[in-house]
Parts: sequence; C-alpha cells; structure tokens
Amino acid sequence: MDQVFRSDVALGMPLYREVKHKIMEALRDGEWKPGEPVPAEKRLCERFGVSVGTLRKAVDELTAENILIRHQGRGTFVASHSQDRYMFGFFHICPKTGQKEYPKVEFIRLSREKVDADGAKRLGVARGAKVVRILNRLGLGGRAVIVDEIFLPERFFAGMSEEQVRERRTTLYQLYQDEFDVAVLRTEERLDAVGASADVAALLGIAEDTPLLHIVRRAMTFRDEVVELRHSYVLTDNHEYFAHEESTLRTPGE
Amino acid sequence: MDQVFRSDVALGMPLYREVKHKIMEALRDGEWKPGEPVPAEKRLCERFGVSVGTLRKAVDELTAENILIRHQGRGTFVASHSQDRYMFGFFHICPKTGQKEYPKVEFIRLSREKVDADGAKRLGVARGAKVVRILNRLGLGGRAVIVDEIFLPERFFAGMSEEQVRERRTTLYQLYQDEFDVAVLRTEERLDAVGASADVAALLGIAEDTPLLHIVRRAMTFRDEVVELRHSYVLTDNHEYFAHEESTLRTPGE
DNA sequence: CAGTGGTCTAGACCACATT
DNA sequence: ATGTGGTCTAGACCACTGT
Repeated sequence: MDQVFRSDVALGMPLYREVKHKIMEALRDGEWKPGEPVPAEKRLCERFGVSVGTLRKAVDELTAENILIRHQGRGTFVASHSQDRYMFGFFHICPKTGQKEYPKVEFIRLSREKVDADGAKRLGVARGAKVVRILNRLGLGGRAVIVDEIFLPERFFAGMSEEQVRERRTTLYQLYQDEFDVAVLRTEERLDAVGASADVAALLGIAEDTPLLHIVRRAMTFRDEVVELRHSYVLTDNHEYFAHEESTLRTPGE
Repeated sequence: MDQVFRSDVALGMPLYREVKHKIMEALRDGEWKPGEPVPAEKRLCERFGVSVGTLRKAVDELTAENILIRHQGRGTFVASHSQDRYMFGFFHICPKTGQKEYPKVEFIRLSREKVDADGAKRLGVARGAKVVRILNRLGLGGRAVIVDEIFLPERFFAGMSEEQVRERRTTLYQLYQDEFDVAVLRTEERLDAVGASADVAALLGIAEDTPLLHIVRRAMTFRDEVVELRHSYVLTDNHEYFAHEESTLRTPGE
C-alpha cells in the first residue's frame, strides 16, 4: 500500500477515527445528502487509503450514532428523518397499556419573537435574539395529550413560513433536514412535574393545576449546536415517558 | 486452525455472537466474579477456537453493554458496582441549577408482603408471590426530595434483613451484588406526573396533590430477569430528571 | 449475474501497565 | 522484559440485493 501522510491534526488519533472525521466532514459539506447512499466500502478504502477493517470500524461508529445506516447487499446510506425509526428515536411518549402509535399533530400557531432569558440560555443564543415559536397540539388515541411549544433560532431557520409547518406531511425534524439542511443528531431531555397552566389546560381540555409531565428537550446538530428548544406538556393519565439505560458498571481499579 | 464444531443452537448465528454468549454463560455461572479479570484475549481465542478479531468483536459488544471493562495494558475485567458510578448510571435526578450531588438516603421501613397484581406483572412473578418491600426517603440539598418504594422478589433476595439495608454504607445495587450475587445490568424507566398521595406528601413535607414526578424503574440482570421494581416520587421544585439520547443501539431484525 | 455489506482469519506492530 | 489490550492490514468467503 502506498504511503499516505496523516494530517497534522490527527497525530495521536487512531486512523479509523481520522477516517470517521473525514466522513463527517464530507457529510457536513453536503457531499452525500440524507437518504442517499455513500460510496461502497471498497471505494472509501481507496479514497482514504485504509484497509476494509479500518474503514468498517469508522463506519461502525457512525452507524452506532445513527448518522449512517447500513443495508446488507444494498449499500450504506446517510440517515434520513423520513424513516419511522427516527420518529421513535426521539419521541418517548407511549401508552401505558397497548401499542405504540403515531401522534396526530395539530398546528396551532407560528410566530416570531425575541427569545426570553431562559430560552436564550438553553439555545445558546444572545439575549433578545430572534426565534421562531411554534405551538402544536398532539393527539394520541383520539384524545389531546401533548402541547408542544417549540423555539427555533432564526439563524438556522430563516424564512420559515407558517405554510411550511402547517402543510407538511412529515415530521418536523424531516422539515428541518429537507428545507433547512439541519440534521438533528442528538437530543437531551429534562423532565419535571408541573400543574397545568390556564393556557395548556384549555388546549388539553383539563382542569387547571392537573399534574402534567413537563419535558424540556434540546436538539443538537453537528458540533453540538442547539437547533431546537421544545417544551412538551404531557397528560399522563393513559400515557407515559419511556427510557431505558444500560448500566455504567466499572472495575475498582479505575 | 483445527476444525471446531459449532453448537446446534448457533446455526445461522455469527461466530462472534456465539462466543459472546459463551462468555455470558461463564459469567452467569460465576466462573469469573465482578471486579476480577477474565483471561487474556489470546487465552480466550484458544479456548473458543477463534481468531483475535472475532473474539474482540464479541468482547466489544460486552463492553458496550457494560458487562466487561477493558483496560489497556492491564486486562479485561468483569464489571462491578462501585459507589460513585451509581450516580452516573442509574440515578437521573439532578438539581435544575448547580452541581450533581449524592442523595442522602434515609431508611424508613422494610417489610415482607405478598405482591399486588400490578407489581406481579412488572416483576414477572406469580400473583401473590412474596416480595421484600423497602421504603426510603432521599434528601438533596438538605431537603427531602424523593420517596422510594422498592419491591424485591424473595427468590433473589432470600434472607434479606432490615439491618443489612439500614446499616449498609454502600448503594443498594452494590448490596445486591455483594450479598446476593445479583448484578444489575440494565434498567428501564417509565415516567408520569401524579398528585402527591397523603403518605408521600407527609414524608416530603408538602401539600397533598402537589405535582410529583413518578418514576417506575425495573432493574434487570442476565436473561433480562427483573430483580427490582422501584417507584420513585420526586419533588421537582428544584430538581429534574435528566436523559440524553444519541445511539439507539438496537439492530436485531431491523 | 455483479455488487454490496457481513464475517472471519492470521498475522503484524504499537501503547500501556506491571514486574 | 513481559504481558496486556489497541490498531491495522490484506486478503478470503458468505449472505443478501438488484438486474
């Protein structure tokens, strides 16, 4: 194999991780779009000057992070929000008894506002920065169960229109991806219990002060930039938030 | 390499997964105990009759599931619970502002009861089976914030005494491991919002019907057997539940 | 059929930890 | 110095997909 020179920034970094970063750069630069296949493993090996094993280790990590998706016999594809799996990767509310179901989304309002202090902090933008604010109501099992209040930094979503949001036949995250080239790679959620405010109570058709699950979600893209802040208010009479964790066991020595 | 016959159950299963299962069997049989090293990779290659690459792929999955831990230059160890790690792994409540802190656990009561219908279903035991019931109150920042109600199947924890639980200077999961050979490998949590019951309100010093975060946690060991059912009632004035999602690592079937 | 990813091998050398 | 895990190679063959 020809000698291939390692870039300066890659000193001390395993080769497969350097390859991984190069693939991520290509993705960030839009060389391969969501839903499209990336070149075959052999091609990528030639391009980066590494063996299959090394390339596969890089792609392994990217598939584990849901950035790429492999299909045996077909190829490796850039993850796209059109797939159902993505929907449920980020939507954690399910019936206490019975099967998972898709929420029925009802658009209520889109407005442009100056972000408040709390929102600025969570979004990582300047105080008073412009944001798009979207209000949705979600139905599950034929009943209004969730109120979503969404804040989007104007700098990622310039020109977003009410029509785009109201008329879409896809998930919001797919809209972000298709229309604004914003890929959600990771989310973080903080939960607490609150009594329903008058506004939320009216939207859900319940009494004020009814205990609700309050979820503050931040959605991140490349470089951990926050692209969405979402407050969800969930009526948990018949639904619940589901999470599972693998253990963090460690050996004594560490 | 000598011909090594594959076991019947392994038909259609990749070799590395068969090796993984054999390692898990050895762990379940107590061949290597928590905190101890497992044999070196080369030894395991000989034992299972596979190449390093294949063995490493098996061990890769086991480390990803936190069942084994690798230390370069030292060896590969069976994961073990230690006090500090408990926080990061299973305890998801943290202050809304400020640093993570250790909860101050106050033991309230241990009793033996017959499990109710809901508990039987969640624990996967027969209706009316005997369980150990433990009631704890947890303090954070000098204030009572959480009430924990814990149910343990008698068949895993026969002979558990109030003294063991009250006098312990470790986490409960470490007690399960050290005294009852029960390793918690995975947990699942379901959250909803409820109004405080009279009992819980009294323990937390709050008004009845105050909105609380209610967490139902199931803790699993090998073969996904449920070894603990825990109801946590959390006052979320100053604390919240934290979760983050990046890799939904499930592949089977797809 | 040709092309893709999936698995597996039998080595090699490197980085790290312990003796 | 020895033994450990960490990385990497250059092949091979298998299983699956589409034409």
